[in-house]
Amino acid sequence: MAEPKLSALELRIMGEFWTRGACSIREVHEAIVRRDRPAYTTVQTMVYRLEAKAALRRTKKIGNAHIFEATTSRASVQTRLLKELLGLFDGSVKPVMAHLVEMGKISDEDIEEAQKLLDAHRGKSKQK
Amino acid sequence: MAEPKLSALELRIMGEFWTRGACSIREVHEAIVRRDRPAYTTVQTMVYRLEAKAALRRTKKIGNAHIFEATTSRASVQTRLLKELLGLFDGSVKPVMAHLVEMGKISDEDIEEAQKLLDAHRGKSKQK
DNA sequence: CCTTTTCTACTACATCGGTCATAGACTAGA
DNA sequence: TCTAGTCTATGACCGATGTAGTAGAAAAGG
Repeated sequence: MAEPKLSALELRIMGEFWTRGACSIREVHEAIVRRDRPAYTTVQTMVYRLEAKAALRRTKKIGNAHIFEATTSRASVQTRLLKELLGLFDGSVKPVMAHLVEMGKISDEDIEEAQKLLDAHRGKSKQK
Repeated sequence: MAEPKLSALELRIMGEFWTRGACSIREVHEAIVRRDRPAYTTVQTMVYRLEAKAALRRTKKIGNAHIFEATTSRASVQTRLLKELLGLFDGSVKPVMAHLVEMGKISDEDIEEAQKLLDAHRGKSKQK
C-alpha cells in the first residue's frame, strides 16, 4: 500500500507538511486553526493516525516536542485522488473537462498549457 | 442544501437511477450486484438513506414494492464532486491537467474538444 | 528547586458509511 | 384459501473520521 487513503482533515494536515516540510504538531495546529477549531489534541490525534498510516514519520525531537515529516508526496496523493474521481465519472475525462468549462474554471492558457504538457509527455515516453 | 454529499456506494446507486429512471430496489440491486454483493437489504438501506437525504423520492407503488426516482441530476452531483476535488488541489485546474496528462488520460482530441467547448461556452455567456 | 507551561500518550465518544439479519406485512399462484 | 415468495421496516454492528478531555512527563523560567 504505497498510497494510503486520506480523509479531508488528514489531507489538510498533510498539506501543511508538504508546504512547510518537517514540523511539530503545534506548528501545524496554528497553521490550520480558523475560528478556534480544531483543538490542539484533535490535530494531534490526526497526526498520530497519519503516522499509523505511514504517511508521516517522526524525524527528531526539539525540546520535548516531536517533529514529523511527510513520507508521501503531494503529487502521489493527488494522483490517487484524481483516479478515484475519474472512477466516479465513468473513467472518462470528457465529462470532467466539460464540467470544468461549464464551471468557468478553464481558460485558453490552461488549454495551451495542457497541450504543451501533452507534447512534452509524449516526447518523454517516446525517448524512453 | 441543494446538493447532498454522497458516498461511493450512494453514487453507485444514484447512477442506476440516473441511467434507468424510476425503478425499484430490486432492479437497482440486480443491476449493481457483482459476485453476490452487496445484499439486497444493503441496497435497501442505502436507498432509504438517499431518501432521507432527499436525493431520491418515492413516486408510486407496484405490487407491494415502492418505486423511487432521483431528485438530483447527475450533472449537479458531478459538479459538486469536482468542486470538492479542486479544493484539494488548491482550487487551480493546472495541477489537475498536469496529473491527467501524466496519467496518460488525455488525448489530443480531448484537448481539441475542450477548446471547442470553451469557445461554445464563451459564445453562450456573451449572448446572454 | 519549585512552579508554570507545554507536550505526549491514552481514552472516549458521536456520527457516518457499509454491511446485513430478522420480523412482519403483503402479493400472487396453486 | 392457503402457502410460498417478496418487500418493507427496523434494528444492529463495525471501522473510519472528527472531536476532544485528562493524566502525567518533560522543559523552561525565575
